[in-house]
Order: sequence, then structure tokens, then C-alpha cells
Amino acid sequence: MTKTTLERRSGISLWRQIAQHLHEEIKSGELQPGSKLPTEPHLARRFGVNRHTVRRALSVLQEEGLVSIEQGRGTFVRTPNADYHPGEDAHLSGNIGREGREAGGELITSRHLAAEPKVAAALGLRPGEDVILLELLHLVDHRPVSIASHYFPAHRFKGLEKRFLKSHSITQALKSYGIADYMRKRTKVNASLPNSEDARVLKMPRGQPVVVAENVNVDLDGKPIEFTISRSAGGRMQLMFER
Amino acid sequence: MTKTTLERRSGISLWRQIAQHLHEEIKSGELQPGSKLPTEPHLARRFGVNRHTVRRALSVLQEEGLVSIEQGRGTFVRTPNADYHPGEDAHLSGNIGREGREAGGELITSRHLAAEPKVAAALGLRPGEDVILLELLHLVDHRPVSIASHYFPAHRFKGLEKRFLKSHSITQALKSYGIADYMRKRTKVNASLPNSEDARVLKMPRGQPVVVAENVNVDLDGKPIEFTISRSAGGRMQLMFER
DNA sequence: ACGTATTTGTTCGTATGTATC
DNA sequence: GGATACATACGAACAAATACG
Repeated sequence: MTKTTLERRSGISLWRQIAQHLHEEIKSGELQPGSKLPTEPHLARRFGVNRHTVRRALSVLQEEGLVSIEQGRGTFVRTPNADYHPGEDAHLSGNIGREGREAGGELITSRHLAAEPKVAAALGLRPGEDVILLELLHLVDHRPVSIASHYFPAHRFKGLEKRFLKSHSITQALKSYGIADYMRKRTKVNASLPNSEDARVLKMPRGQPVVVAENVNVDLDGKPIEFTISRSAGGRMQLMFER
Repeated sequence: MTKTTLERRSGISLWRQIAQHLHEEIKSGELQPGSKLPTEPHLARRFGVNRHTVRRALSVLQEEGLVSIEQGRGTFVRTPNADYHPGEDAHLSGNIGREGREAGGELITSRHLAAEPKVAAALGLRPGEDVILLELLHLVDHRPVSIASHYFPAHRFKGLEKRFLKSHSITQALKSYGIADYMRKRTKVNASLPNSEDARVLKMPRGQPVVVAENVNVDLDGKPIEFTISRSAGGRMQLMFER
């Protein structure tokens, strides 16, 4: 048992430090999935804190889904579910129009950045290529209901930010590049807890989930022109797919 | 300050009882949105418990989004966000096939019950009318990914449970009632945290959100025949709407 | 501007209950 | 039944953020 020292009166509470420490040990593989963590009294001695402090940290890991705490048995590293990739047998399919996206919203940020692998793959680019990000806040009745990050290949849409501001409509801006029409190619829907920034902007508690929808729009030739990730406050609005 | 008595060693922990009590006071409107709750020491005296016990209960309400706790200021009833009903400007539309639903799954429960208002409205019945509930667990690679509650009007589909068990397919069972074909009318997608039962069945932590999809299927005359509420483990599978 | 009271946040200590091994 | 391990509850003290005179 190596005693791990924490920084006391550092401004960061001990349970947060412990949670972060254990989080990293799990993510790094030092603590293998399925393995049993040391007992609470053991961890308390290791970190030199009270058992309550350890319990507070463990409850955070449980909420994150990293461990499962089982009374009388112990605390175990959960088998990650990231290794599962949804196959053809686990999805719904259909055609989605592009209604609703015209409403646009308030522009939060607009900048260039290097495409992360996920964005690059969606847009058919190489990771690191220049992309434009427009981040819009969607308000309904003066209440924020969703944030959407729109990514575009920069080489094809130089100056998109300015053209967007003229009409305040993505569709209009794209038209000025000769994109007469485009269509939604794929939409993936998922749920997660909001990061602190999204929670703040959406004025929602971090414990309340958001619906995350990712979709790719392609032009009439089938080339990807836009990748969107939207986060909608759970309970505040509902994505609706209607016939 | 009216002292509220709790049931000690009733099998339900004190903090749960307090959380439920305050939850109801908020939902009933006894505690108005924006109003300040009594201080923690005050609540502790009122319920005759330690301040820690009150804090545990308050943290639950905070995670539920019912209150916001602010250091140095107090605890306040949050303005509810349930008063927003998504309108035409806040939805996506499109056609959704019914692929993926054939995969069916393992039957968890099958019973009759009185239609709750929500179910009744979806099926075009009066609240309290007899409905059949089939609850299916959907497995992929031996891992549970979603639970779906399927509601049917009982008067139209007598003995549906048995017919379902013969083919293990809802579509097949409906065919035996002369339903040649039917279609998805509307799908609403949302996110929430799972109840303890769903979390247990899906083998997921309660802190991790689920995607909740509600949809109504109608026959070729447009009459509702099935109302489905599915809960999918966030991160484990993705609903996919594809062109 | 400052000090003080109020209110929530963190940490420790202790005791007892409940589930599992 | 006994030992182990997590769950609940109480009490005390101090820290940190806020409100107020």
C-alpha cells in the first residue's frame, strides 16, 4: 500500500482530488475492468483521509459510470461500454427532412480550427485540415433549448462566417456558394450529461441529461458539406420526427 | 416550523423520505419556483435529523433539477422547464421506417393495466381503459441495449400476449388480427436518467442517461394501434435515422 | 470599505445497520 | 455464525461564499 499524498488547502477539495486520481488510474488501465478496488477503509488509509471522503469520491466515479459499488461485496471497475459499436441490427432508419434548422439562432462563436478525427471523418477530410465552426444557441420563448456546433470544410466555404451574419441563416449562406439544395444524410441520436459550458449556456443543472444529435448534410453530389452536433436540454425540448 | 415526522428503520432511508417529501412540496406548488427553501439547519430541526441527512436529500433534488444550491445564499426552487411545449419551429420532421423493431427481443413482462392519461391520449382511448403492455428487452451481442414498453388497446387485440409468444414478433402477432401493414406516425426523442428498475435491467449506472423515444404506430386507416416508449442506454447504442 | 452574521461546503470522528462471503 | 464491506446517521469543527449593517 503506497501512501498517496494529496494537496491540502489547495482550493481543490480532497474528494475531488481522489476522484480524479482514481479516474486516471482506471482510464490508464492501471485498474483493470472487472477488478475490485481496495476497500473504503483501505483507500482512506492510502490517501490519509477519512472514510467519508473516500466515499464521496467513489460516488462521483459511480455517477460517471466508471465503477459499480455493491454493498457487502466491494467496488468494481465497470466494463466500459465504449467497445460496443452499434451495428445494423441496432438502429432505426428513415428519411429526415431539414425543417427546423432554418430557425437558426443566436451566434455564440465562430472560428477556424483543425479538424478533430471525428469531424474530419464526417466531412471526408484528413484530421487537422482547416474547418469552420459556427456555434448557435437556439432560443424558444426567450429560453435556451439547444446548442448546435456546425462544422464546414474551410477550403470550400471561405468567409462563411461573414456571409452567415448577413442573412443569419445557414441555408442562405450556403446558397451564396452555389449550394442550391442539400440533404441530411445521417442522424445519430444519443444522450449524455452536459459539460459545464453547455450546462451554463443552457441554464440547466449538470445532473440533467441532454439529447445529442449528430448529423451530416451532403450536397446533391453526395459530398459532405456540413457536420452538426446539437445538444438539446432534456425535458425542455423534444426532437420530433413526424410523418 | 411544523415538525415533520419520518419513519425510522422503515427500510427507507431518512434522506430518501426527506427528498420525496420536498419533491412533493415543490411539485404541488407549496414551494413556489424561485422561492428560498429553509436553511439546512432549519430543515434538520424540522425533520428531526442531522444536517448531513438533509444535505443528502437536497443533493438529490439538485440532481433532479428541482432546486439549485448556492453557497452562502441558500437553496432555491428552480424555475421548471416543463412549461415548454415544442412547437413547429422546434422539431425535425421526416419519414421513419420501422426497421430495427423486428429484431424484437426478450419478453420481460406482459400484462393488462388501466391506461394512464399519456398512454390513453396516444392511443385515442379514455384514461383508465384497458390496455395491454408488452415490455421487451433488446439485446445486442448478449448485452442489453434498450427496453421498450409497447402499449396496445386491449379491446382490439384480445389475447395478444399469447400470439406474440408464438412468433416472438409484434408484426406477426398484429398480422393475425388482420393488420396487414402499419406505419410510424410520430417519434419524440428525449433524454432522462433511468429509473432504478431500468438501470438494473440495462446494467447501467443511474447517473448515466438514457435516450427516451416515444412513438405511435397507426394502421392504414390512421387509427392508433401501438404506443411505444423505448429507453436506450446512452453510449451503448445509438438511434440512427439514415437516408 | 470593513467586519460580522448567515449559509452552504468540507472533513473528521463515531456508531450502528445491512448485505455478502 | 462470524468476518468483511458498503450504507446510514449523528455530532462537531472549521472553511468559503454571500449578505448586511
